[in-house]
Amino acid sequence: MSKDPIRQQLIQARRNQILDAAATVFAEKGFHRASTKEIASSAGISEGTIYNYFATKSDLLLGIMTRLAELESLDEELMEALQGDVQDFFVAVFRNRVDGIQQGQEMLKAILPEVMVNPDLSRQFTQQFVQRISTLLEQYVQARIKMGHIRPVNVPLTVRAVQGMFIGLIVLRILGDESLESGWDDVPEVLATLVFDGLKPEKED
Amino acid sequence: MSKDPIRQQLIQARRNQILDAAATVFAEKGFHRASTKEIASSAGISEGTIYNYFATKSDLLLGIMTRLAELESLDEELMEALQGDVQDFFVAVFRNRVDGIQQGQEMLKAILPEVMVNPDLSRQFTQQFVQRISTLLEQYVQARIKMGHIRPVNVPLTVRAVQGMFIGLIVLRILGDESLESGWDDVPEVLATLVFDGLKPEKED
Amino acid sequence: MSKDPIRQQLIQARRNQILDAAATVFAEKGFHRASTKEIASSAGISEGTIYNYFATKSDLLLGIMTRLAELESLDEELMEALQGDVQDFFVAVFRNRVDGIQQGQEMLKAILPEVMVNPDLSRQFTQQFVQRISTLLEQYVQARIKMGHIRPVNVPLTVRAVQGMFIGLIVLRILGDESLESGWDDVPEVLATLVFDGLKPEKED
Amino acid sequence: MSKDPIRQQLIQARRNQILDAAATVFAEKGFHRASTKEIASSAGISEGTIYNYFATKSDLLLGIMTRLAELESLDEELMEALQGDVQDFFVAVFRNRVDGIQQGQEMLKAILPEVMVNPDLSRQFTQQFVQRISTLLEQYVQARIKMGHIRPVNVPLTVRAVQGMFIGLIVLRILGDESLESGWDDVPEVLATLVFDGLKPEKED
DNA sequence: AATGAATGAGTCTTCATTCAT
DNA sequence: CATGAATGAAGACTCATTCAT
Repeated sequence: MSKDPIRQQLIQARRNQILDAAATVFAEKGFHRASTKEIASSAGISEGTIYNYFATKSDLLLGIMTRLAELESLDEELMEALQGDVQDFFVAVFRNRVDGIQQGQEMLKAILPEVMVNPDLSRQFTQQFVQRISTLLEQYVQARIKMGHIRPVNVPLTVRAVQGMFIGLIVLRILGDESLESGWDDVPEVLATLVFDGLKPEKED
Repeated sequence: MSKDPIRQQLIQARRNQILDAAATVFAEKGFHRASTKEIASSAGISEGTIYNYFATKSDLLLGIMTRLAELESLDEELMEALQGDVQDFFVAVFRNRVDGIQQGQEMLKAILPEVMVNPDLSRQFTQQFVQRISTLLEQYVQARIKMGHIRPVNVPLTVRAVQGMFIGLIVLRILGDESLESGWDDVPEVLATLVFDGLKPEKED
Repeated sequence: MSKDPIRQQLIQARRNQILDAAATVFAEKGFHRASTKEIASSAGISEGTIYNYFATKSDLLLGIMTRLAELESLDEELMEALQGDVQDFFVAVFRNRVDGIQQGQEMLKAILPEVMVNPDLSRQFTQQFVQRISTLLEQYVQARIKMGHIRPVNVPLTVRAVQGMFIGLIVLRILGDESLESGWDDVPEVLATLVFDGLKPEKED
Repeated sequence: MSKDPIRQQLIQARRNQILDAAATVFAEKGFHRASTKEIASSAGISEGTIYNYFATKSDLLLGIMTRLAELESLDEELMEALQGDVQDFFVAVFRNRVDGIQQGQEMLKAILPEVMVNPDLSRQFTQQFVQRISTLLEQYVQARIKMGHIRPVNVPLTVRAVQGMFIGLIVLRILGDESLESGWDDVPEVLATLVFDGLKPEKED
């Protein structure tokens, strides 16, 4: 009755312990093939305990997603890059994303397939991940176009293309693409150059 | 006695009827939440009949994938574009892909989530869809670099980035992105310009 | 309309063809694990045809049993032995049974397990196989006791014991007993001696 | 925390409760016609609970067999009879078997038909029931022959004949033979006399 | 008479969820 | 709070049987 703060911490710890186990098992077998029994034993607890912390198996996915969103510290690191050179900004964005993905890939593998199929998760995922970033990027691109640092382009579609590139690369990694596996560290620069310079050869004379 | 050819046709028709229904239901509810009973009733047949044409529920996914691959006529239309201007080629590729996706999106929504989670399907999907195109593109880009029509770049990663862009855009559409929904027709040009010209402003003086 | 006799023969031939296939498949997999589809293909006909000759799958078992009973020619050969020496009679009985079993073992394997579990078949089997012989034997033993050729014994139980010995030996063979497999030809004499002379050593002085 | 031993007992009790129900239903309808649903309701539990204690329906048969084997206390009681008079030994063996059968008949009815058809069970059954006893009997008969208490005979076949007699009598009882039903109590003596003395009349002069 | 596609009831088995201890 | 036994609804798949051709 009196230990509110400590209790809260314990609860959080237990929730995280469960979510870690769930993410691992989901990533390994997919949402549906993962049984609560396996999640429980992977977390070293009993099945019943899961239901003391989460109302339903689906809530585990929600929990994973929420934690993933909190883990996303896009803003802090990037806000400063907003001011500098455009190409540097893109490298920074891409590197930030690529690193984040590195971390969160297992979780993404755990949730993405189910997100694509479950409207509730769909909406939440879009809001927490896609829109937050697309808004930021759209504003950035818009501003830089005005400043003449970026060519005039269809801003929403261009931003979607860039975001899509990430999501697609994650999917390709999940599918086991070997070129990506081996060259993952070079991805940020390659993408930044591709997006900023394009494939067109330098016109010099 | 006279039915071999006719029978074959009937069998194909029935198979397609079943796969159509399966694709619809899978797209709607995902692979696991789709019950064979629902697929059957959506196809207007009985559950048992499904199993006269497919050994397992998973084979329905495989069948959908195979049919999708056959539907892919990438080659014919594009082979001619291989010769022309680079930017035109990209527009052609993108338009071809975007159109194909338009058609196959429902099927992709049906299979992609499960593909990401099932190693067998993963392999097959990669072979039938990803690798066929990546090989083609890598060769093209390589050749054009030699000809000076494309800047020297990390070919495999660049090609993955372009492919990833498509897959990612499909995923975003599946997630219900509205900018993509409304602007879908402009996607090919936007992508082609992005990839070929980059975001860098024209340097003119 | 006019070909009654020929038609009858064709029907009999087809029925036998089906029963042969059924007996084979039943013996191999047991009644329940044998599917009508497999029986049909093993007979080289279609599933539907089976049902032109037999109303139900169970009727195949009945058909096999009936045919087996007809095949039993116990009487003819043995009737003559009825008159001779007792020990010779037993050898004759046993040899007759052992030979019959040799032939019919596959069919017995096909039907016995199901017979034990299905009351209808049980009754029919008992009547056709067990009782016909037990009656014969009981009369014989009874008569010979009166003649002083056989010790006074509990006739019904003794006859059951002898019959049981056969059934049990078949079961043991079906279970794969190797001693029986290899020594099968000696069984008639061993049994006759056992039953007639017993294990008690000859009292001689 | 204190429940390991108690829990083990509860588990055993539940397992036995399930096996009892399964044996009853198997004996009544045979293995295949018995549904897990019926077994469950006959045990007064839910279908799912069965699978908390047995992995598959077949394991129920195995469980029944194992329990039956444990129930077999052949050895203890008989070991003493090994020393005494031969005819007494046979009476003891037969009585022991007949009593055991009385108890286990329902279980035998449950498993025997399926055992005859399933190679895995076949092997296990042979090892647990047939071979253990045949080995014992062969050694006994062999020894007694040397001592002159038993006539020289083909030991393996003779032993099989005796064992077969039992199995066959069980089968006949399962088939509903009435002479056996009513005279069951006399069976041991009749068998012992038959096997030891034979049918041959005493030669006296 | 023969076919074999269609049927759909029935089966075993899984698993998220509950609740008494 | 933790446990894990019990639940029972739901699902994929099988197969004897029917019937239009």
